[in-house]
Amino acid sequence: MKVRLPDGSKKELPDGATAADLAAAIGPRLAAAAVAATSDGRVVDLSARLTDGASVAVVTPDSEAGRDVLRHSTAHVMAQAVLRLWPGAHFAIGPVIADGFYYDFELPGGARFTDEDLGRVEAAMREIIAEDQPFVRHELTADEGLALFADQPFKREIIQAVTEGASEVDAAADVDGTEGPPLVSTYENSPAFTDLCRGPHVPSTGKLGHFKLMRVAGAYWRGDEKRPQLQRIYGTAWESEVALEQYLVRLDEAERRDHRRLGAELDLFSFPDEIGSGLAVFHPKGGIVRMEMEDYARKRHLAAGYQFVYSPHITKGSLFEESGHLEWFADGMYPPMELDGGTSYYLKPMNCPFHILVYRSSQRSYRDLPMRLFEFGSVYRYEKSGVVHGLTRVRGMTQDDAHIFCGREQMEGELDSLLTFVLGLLGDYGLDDFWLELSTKPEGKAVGTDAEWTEATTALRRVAQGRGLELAMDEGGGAFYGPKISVQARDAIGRSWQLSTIQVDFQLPQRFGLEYNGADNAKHRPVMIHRALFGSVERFFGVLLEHYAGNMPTWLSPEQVRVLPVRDDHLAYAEHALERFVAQGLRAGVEDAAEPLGTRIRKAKLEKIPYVLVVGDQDVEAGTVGVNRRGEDRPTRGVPLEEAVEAVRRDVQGRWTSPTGGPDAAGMA
RNA sequence: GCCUGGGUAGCUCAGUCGGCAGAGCAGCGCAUUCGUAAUGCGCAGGUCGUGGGUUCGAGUCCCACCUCAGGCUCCA
Repeated sequence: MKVRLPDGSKKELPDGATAADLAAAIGPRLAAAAVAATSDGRVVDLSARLTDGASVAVVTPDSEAGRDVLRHSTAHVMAQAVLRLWPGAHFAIGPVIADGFYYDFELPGGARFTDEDLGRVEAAMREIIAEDQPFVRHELTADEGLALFADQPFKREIIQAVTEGASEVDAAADVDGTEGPPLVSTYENSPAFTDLCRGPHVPSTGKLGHFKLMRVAGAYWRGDEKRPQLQRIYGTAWESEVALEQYLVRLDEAERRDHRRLGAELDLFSFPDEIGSGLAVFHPKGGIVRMEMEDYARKRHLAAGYQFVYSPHITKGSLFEESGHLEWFADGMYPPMELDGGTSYYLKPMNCPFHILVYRSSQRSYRDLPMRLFEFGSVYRYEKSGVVHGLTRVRGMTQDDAHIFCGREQMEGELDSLLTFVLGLLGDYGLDDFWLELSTKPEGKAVGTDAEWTEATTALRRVAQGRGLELAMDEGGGAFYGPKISVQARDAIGRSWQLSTIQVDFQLPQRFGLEYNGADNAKHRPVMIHRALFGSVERFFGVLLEHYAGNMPTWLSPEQVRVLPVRDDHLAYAEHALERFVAQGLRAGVEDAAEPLGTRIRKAKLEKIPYVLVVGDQDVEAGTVGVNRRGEDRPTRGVPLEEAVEAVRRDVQGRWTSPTGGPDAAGMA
C-alpha cells in the first residue's frame, strides 16, 4: 500500500503496516522520537494500522499535537500513581489543558490531597515511567466496559453518556462511528491499571518524564455545583527538560507582572481588610494613573457625541423591579437596606435603569436620536467569596458605562461606529491585538421573543464579521436581556482579557415604556445599546498594569521625570530644570543628594519612572541634563534642557507606548 | 458558596518539643556630597488576622469567624 507524506511524496509500505512501521521506514531517529501519528488529520497511536492512500505524518513531542499526547499520557500515569497510593480511589476524567493536564479523583473515605501529596504522587509516577509500561489499546462493547469498570462509578457514567449518544461528548471516551454495537476504547498500562480513553497515547510510559505536578484543587464533577466535589491535581509536561524549565520561567514572568504585586510595589492601590473583600482603594500614584485614564476617555467620548450624566449609588427597590434586575440578577446584588416606611433601598449593580430614567424624563423626538448617555458609574455586586481576584474581579467597581438610545433602523450603523470607536480607543491605551466573542441567548434565563433575539444577534454578527477580526461564538452566554459582543484583547505576553462589552437590549425600553416621536408623528420604541469599553476602570487598570509589567506609558506614569543633582550644590539647577518640566504640565520631582547617586537612580528605576535626569557640574555649566530613559542600558549625557523637556512633552502628547512605556521595555526591572 | 494552602514589624520571611518575639529591606536620626541600579553607624518599630477554648504557660494545640492565594462555579 501507499501513503502520502506531509512533503507530498508517497511511501510504499507492506499491507497492514502501522504508523510505527512508517516512522521506522523513514529513519531511526524519527522512529525513536515518534509519540503518535496523524492519518488524514486525525491523531492516532503509533500502533494504529495505516490505510492505503491516507495522508499521514509522524507526530513528535516538540509539536502541539505531540505535547498534547505527552500530556494526556502523563495524566494517565498520574492516575495510575494515585490509584497505587490510594487503593480504592475512583478516577474521573483527565484531559489536556493549555500547557498541561489535570485528573480528577474521589479518594476513599472522603480523603483530600494536600500539597505534600504532590511529591509522593510524582515519585510514584517516576517509578511507573521507569518501568516503561506499554500503552495497549483495546476496544470493548459498552457492556464489557461497564463490567471492566464495575467499581468505577465515574467511568461507568461516561460510558453510559457516550454510548447513549448524548450530545455532551466527553474527552475521556471514544465511540466507534461504524455500525454494530457501540464500542469504547481503553488503554492498558499494566494488569493493575486500565483507563477508559479515546487516546491516542505514547507507545509506552518510558517516553514520558519531563513533567511537574503543579497544584491540588477541588473541582465539581462535570463542573456542576450540585454534583460531588472531586479532588483535582494539575500538572504540566513537556518534550524536554529545557522546555519544562522555559515554561516555569514563563510562569515566573507572569507572576512578576501580576497587577496585585505591582500595585503594592508601586504603591498604586490596596485592598484594606477593614473595608472588605473585593473593595479597593487607590493611592495617590494609582489615582494619577486612573485620573489620566478616565480623562482621556472622557475627551474621546465627548468627541464621539456622548452626553455626560450622573446617577446615585442607591435606589428604591421598585426601580429594579421595573427593570427586572430583582427578578433576574438578585443573586448578584447586595441585600436591601430597609428604611423607616418599609421601603427597600438597593446598591445599584448596573447603571442602565438610571440612564433610562434620564431618557424618560421628557418627551423624545427622532431628532434627539441616537442619544448617547455616558457615566463613570460605580456599581456594587455581591460576588461569591471565592471569586474575588485583585482588580479584575471586585465587588465595587466603576464602569465606563453608556447607553445608546436609537431607532431600530439606526441600530446596525450605531453598532458599527461603536465598534470602530472601541477598537480605536483601546488602541490608544496600547492594546491592539483583539478578537471578538458573540454571546447568544441563554436558555431558560432570558426575556423577550425569539424574533427579537434573532434580529439583535444578527445585527451584532454582521457588525463583528465586517471587522475581519477573529470571532468566537459563546452560545447561551448572553445576558438575560440581550445578546452581546465582547471585545477580548491579547496582552504583551499573549493572554486574553475580556474588556469591552456591547449589548443590544429590546427589553428594557419595553419594560420602561420608552418612546420617541417619529418623523411620521407616531410613537416608536427606541432600541437600547449597553456598552462599557474598559469593562470596569478597575479591571482595565489591572490589565494595563500587567500588559506593561508596571512600565506604564509616560502619559499614564504617576511621575514622568525625576531630576537628580549629583551633589547638593547642583540642587538649585535641578530645581530650575524641574520648573521647566512642570511648566509644560509634566509630572516631575527632584531628589536631593542625601544618598549616593547610584542609590537614587536605583530607587527611581524600581519606581519605573520613564525619565531619570542627572545633573552635575557639566550640566550646570552648559545648561544640559543627562537623560536616563527607562528601558535603555546607557544614559545620554549633555542633552540641552529644553530639548529634554520637548522630548518628554512629545512622548506624553503622543501617548507613546514604545519604547519607553511599551511592551518593548517591559522586561526592564 | 465549595476544595487545598496561607495570615508573625510598612514589605519579604525565619521562629525547633508549648517555655523571654527574630532577620533583611523600608522608616527615623547622625555622619557622608558622590556622574548613572544598594555609603556607614545608630535608633525605633509587633495585642503573632479576630474571638473563644485547652494549659502553670499558646505565635506554636483545638473550635468559630475574617481575610489572602490557587482551583471549581460565576462574571465587567
